[in-house]
Amino acid sequence: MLGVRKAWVLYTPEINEETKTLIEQSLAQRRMLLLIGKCRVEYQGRATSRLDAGDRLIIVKQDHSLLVHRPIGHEAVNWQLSGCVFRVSIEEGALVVTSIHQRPHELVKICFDQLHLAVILNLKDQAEFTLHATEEDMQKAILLEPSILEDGFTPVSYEKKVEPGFVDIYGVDSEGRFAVVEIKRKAAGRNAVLQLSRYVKTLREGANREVRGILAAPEIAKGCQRLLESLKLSFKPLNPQKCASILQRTKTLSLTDFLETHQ
Amino acid sequence: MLGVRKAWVLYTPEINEETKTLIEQSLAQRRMLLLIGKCRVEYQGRATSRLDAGDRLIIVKQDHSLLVHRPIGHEAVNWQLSGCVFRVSIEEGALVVTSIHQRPHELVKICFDQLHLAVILNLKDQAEFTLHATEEDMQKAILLEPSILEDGFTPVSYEKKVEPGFVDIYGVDSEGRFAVVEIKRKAAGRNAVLQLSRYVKTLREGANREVRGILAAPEIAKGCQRLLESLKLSFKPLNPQKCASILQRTKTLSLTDFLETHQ
DNA sequence: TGCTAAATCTCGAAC
DNA sequence: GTTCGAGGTTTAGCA
Repeated sequence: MLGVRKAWVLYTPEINEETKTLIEQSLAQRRMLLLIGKCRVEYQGRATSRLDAGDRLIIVKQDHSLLVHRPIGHEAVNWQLSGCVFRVSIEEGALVVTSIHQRPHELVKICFDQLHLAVILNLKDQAEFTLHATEEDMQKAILLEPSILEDGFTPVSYEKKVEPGFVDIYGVDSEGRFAVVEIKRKAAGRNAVLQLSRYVKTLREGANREVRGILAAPEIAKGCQRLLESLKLSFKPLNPQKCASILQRTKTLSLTDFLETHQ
Repeated sequence: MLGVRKAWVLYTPEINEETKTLIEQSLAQRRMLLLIGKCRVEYQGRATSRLDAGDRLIIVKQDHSLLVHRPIGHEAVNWQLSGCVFRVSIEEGALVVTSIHQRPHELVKICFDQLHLAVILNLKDQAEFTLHATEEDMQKAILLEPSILEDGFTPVSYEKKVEPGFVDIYGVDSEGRFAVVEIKRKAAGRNAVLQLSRYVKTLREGANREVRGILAAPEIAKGCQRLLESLKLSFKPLNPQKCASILQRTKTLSLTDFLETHQ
């Protein structure tokens, strides 16, 4: 019944059977649905929350995820993950939208005392999203160009299982010593140092020979410099943006450029 | 110039000076602004991202935070924290909304090739939000009713500084032994066990006497039971929802009830 | 202001 | 399915 338009708008819709049916239809047809109005919100699931009456924006997406947004604050005050089942009803003059999610079992109940606006959207979006300068980019950059970590460093493997987890990069330094590399895209704190230390300890005991630990991060938290030194670990300043630019350069290099750089 | 209505709607607005001016005014007046249309999005800041053309919902809130939502996926694909400065312009027939944030310095640029809908909202929401069954609720419940942890347990202090952090609760058990309690609201993993172990170690060395470690959580991860036992730590199953109900009960108790319960 | 830990964290990958 | 760690994490609480 709804045509090919991108958006249908109901301005100050009454809370009645007609409005209820339209909302039910837009949910059944997997449209994106915006409801703006004065409402109360309850949540029960992993935790429990309550929010008294106020004006909010409610978003139901095509994957049946739910967002409740207040006029301020960048995060949603209540939400529901993809795959909800919705029930719409009218109770004591209020339009009630209930969303139920399984695994984890959670319920969000929204009671609208007033509806200011209802919008039904038919959006198309197939584009791909790309993100750069992540910790994974830093890891790739070191593997592609190990000299940014240390002259003479040669990666041997990465994501290697070492109790109590996985080391980011594992290799050999210019003097033939084993070296474990822990990468952080932000300032490395106490936990990063302790984690690296645990890896070094495990590998030392396993290999029964010297193993270096190298922490690669933009900076190291002030109090942790001493801890790092006392544990005989190294620190190498490394910026995620610089790593991203190395990947970009490598990606855009022609074959000739590549051969020149690596001859 | 905009009156007291809750919502103004521009249906398929043209990309021209008039639309640009209206958007600029709604930003200047700190309205909540929704823009729905076909757009491209770029982000530069702590990382870098790119998203090609597609239909999206853009939200600018009254605190000048920004959200870019795709038709599916519960999380925003791009966002900007509260306190942005916006610039609106028309470039090569596209409406360009640029948001700039300081500290961290970040930029989100949205280029609309088409606008399906623009909504300007004047929302009022003063209600308070309450959340229950958090880790803090669990801590409070144990302090109020220590027997849920262990018969005869007596809390001495909480949030006590013990390297390398703060212990959740610190007390004495029925046999007079010191006990450190580590609380987790979800299944406790290896890290929780290791952290508790570090606290116990520090306190043992400091006090030079026996110190027990008690891990209170809904459950313990499978592989960690052995680790817990080898470190001679205890585990007490404890549910956040149950703790919340204890707090609720305590809160709603009359003075008479309280005296009866604690006589 | 800076740091630390929790979160209805979410998400993805690996086992 | 479970577990584990990254994230433009964000946010709240303190030193």
